[in-house]
Amino acid sequence: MNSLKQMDRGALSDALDHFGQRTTPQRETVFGVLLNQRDHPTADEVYARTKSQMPTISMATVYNCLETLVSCGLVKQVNIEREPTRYCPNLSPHAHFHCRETGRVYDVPVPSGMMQELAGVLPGEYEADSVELVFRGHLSKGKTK
Amino acid sequence: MNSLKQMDRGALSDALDHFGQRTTPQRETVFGVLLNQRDHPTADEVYARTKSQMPTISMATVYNCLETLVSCGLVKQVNIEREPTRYCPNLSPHAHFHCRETGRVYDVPVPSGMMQELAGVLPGEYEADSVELVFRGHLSKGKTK
DNA sequence: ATTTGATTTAGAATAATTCTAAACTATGTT
DNA sequence: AACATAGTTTAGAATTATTCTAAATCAAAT
Ligand SMILES: [Mn+2]
Ligand SMILES: [Mn+2]
Ligand SMILES: [Zn+2]
Ligand SMILES: [Zn+2]
Repeated sequence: MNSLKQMDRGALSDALDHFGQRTTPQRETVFGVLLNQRDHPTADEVYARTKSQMPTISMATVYNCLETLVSCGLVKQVNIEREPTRYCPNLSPHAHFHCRETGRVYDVPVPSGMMQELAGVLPGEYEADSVELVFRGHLSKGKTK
Repeated sequence: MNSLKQMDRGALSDALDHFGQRTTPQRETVFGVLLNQRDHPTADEVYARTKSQMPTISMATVYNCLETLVSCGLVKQVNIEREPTRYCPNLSPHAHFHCRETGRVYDVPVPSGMMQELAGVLPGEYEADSVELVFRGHLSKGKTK
């Protein structure tokens, strides 16, 4: 399975439209790859996955599409230390957990009350429009989910 | 003013000793640069500042010293988006605020209770040994501190 | 059909960081 | 003191994720 669900296809063209950008097969395929396997892939990984569905796509296009999706607000970049940028289509407020052992990155839902509280630690003159929360450690048990 | 205070010199050699590393003039100078101007400089900036006190130091040595200080736990790396790594000698629990307008990075103290609460959002199987919190936005007023 | 501008593409360029290998320095031993 | 050893510094090369460039392709509008 790989093609975009109707809902996601709609969200994609709405967002692209809104920023005066075209809906293209490359953008649809890259977006589908991100929605389909939500493991915070790097550009390289997105390239490999997209190429398996669309063998002619280039790395440059993957970077272009990812940048477009980010600038339209459909995808977030996740930077952890100096590692290659990862991409996350989860738009709900969440933190990331980076496992030192496997290198994998997991979404951790954050109650919106907590986000409020976080904003509260900022002195008055600081006006934040984004908050980024990253945990690092390891997962206990064989729980790899 | 630039030389290390006795307290800091002690902390430095203790930490280096503890990890079987030598106290060298380069390491002292780089550490002093970080303690002296706590604006989260990049390696380039640390290089420039250190060079003004020790004109023969090389970029490679600055990177080596910074890495040594980090591995001894005296300094933290601060990564924001894809920008060059910054270095922070503030060991108390704090968040960072990145001003989109000036590019500057500020320390924001975080009450330890808040850190507890943050750890609380993690499901049981996630064991975090570090938490990183970064705000992005802008500073109101001419308050450039 | 033609024009226009956006998009895709291959490959070159960039830039922060890491690596390499040689010179230098400090420390411990005879 | 001379020597051996291991750690450190250094210049420059290498690496690598990402961005840039310029040409080819595509799609909408006239
Ligand atoms: Mn990792
Ligand atoms: Mn910036
Ligand atoms: Zn995520
Ligand atoms: Zn800091």
